[in-house]
Amino acid sequence: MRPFLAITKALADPQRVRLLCALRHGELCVCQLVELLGLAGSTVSKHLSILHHAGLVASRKNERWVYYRLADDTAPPPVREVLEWTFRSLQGDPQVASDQTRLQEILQLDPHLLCQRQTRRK
Amino acid sequence: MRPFLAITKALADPQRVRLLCALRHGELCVCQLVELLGLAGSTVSKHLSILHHAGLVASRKNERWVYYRLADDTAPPPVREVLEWTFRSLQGDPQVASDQTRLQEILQLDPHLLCQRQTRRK
DNA sequence: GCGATGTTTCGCCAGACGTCGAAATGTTGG
DNA sequence: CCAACATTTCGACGTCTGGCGAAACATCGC
Repeated sequence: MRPFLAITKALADPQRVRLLCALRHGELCVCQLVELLGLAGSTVSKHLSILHHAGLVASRKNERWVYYRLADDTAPPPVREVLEWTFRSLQGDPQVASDQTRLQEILQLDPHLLCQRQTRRK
Repeated sequence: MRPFLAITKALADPQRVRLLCALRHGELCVCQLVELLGLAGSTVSKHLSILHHAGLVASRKNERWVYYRLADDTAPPPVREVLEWTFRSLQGDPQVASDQTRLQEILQLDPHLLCQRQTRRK
C-alpha cells in the first residue's frame, strides 16, 4: 500500500500535476519549472522531491543544473500506467494548455538568465 | 483539472482505498464498511462522501440502509480506468488481503446486528 | 404519529501539507 | 581556494484534512 499511496498523494496536488505535464515532452531544468509555476524555488524543489519519491520522475545533474524527466520504460508498470492515465484524463485541460504555451516561451530563454531573474526578484 | 484532482485526492487516503477494494465484489451497507474499517460511523460516511464526489462510487438507499457500490460502466472513462489501475496496482497487498478475509466474516452477519453492536460500543 | 434505528451533518481538535525565506550543500569559474 | 550560482534542506507559519462525538435527518415498526 505504501508505494501506491506515494503515487496517489503525489498526484493529489495541482502544482505537482502541472510539473508532470510540463515534463511530458522532455526533460527540464529546475529553474525552468520554477519560472513556469511561479513559486519559490524551495517549494518547487520539494514538489519534485515528492514526485521523485513516488517514482514518477527521475533526475540528472549536468554542470550547474539539475534536469528532471518523467519515469521511463524501466519504471514499474503501475507508474507508467498511471502517467498515461493522467495525461489522458487531462486532455484539453485549460491549465495544462496554458502551461504548455508558457513553456514554449520559457524554452526560448537561456536557463542561466532565468535563474538570475529568480534570485534578483526576491 | 477539478475532476482529476477530486479523483486523486480521493485515492490519496488509505481508508478510502480500503473502502474501494472492499466494494470490489459487490455493494455493501455502510454499517458493514464501518465494521471493516473500525472507524466511527461519521468518519466512514465522510470518506464515502468524498469517494462519491469523485465519482468513484454510487449509492442506493433500500429500506433503512444505504448501499454503496463501485462506479459502473456508465461512469466516465477516467474513472473506470483509474479503478482498474488501482486494483491492479494493489494486487497482493497484505492490507487488502486481510480486509478481504475479514469481509467474509462480516458478510456472515446480519447488517442489523452490526449496527446494534456499533451503537452499543460507544 | 412516536420512538427506535441507520446514516449524514456539524463543531471541534490534533496532525499533515503547501508555502516561504534563510541557511546549507554542491558545483563552476576565476 | 574563493566567490558566484543553482539547488536542496531547514524552520516557521497558515491552511487543509482525518478523526471523533453530538446533534440532525430520514425511515421503519409498533
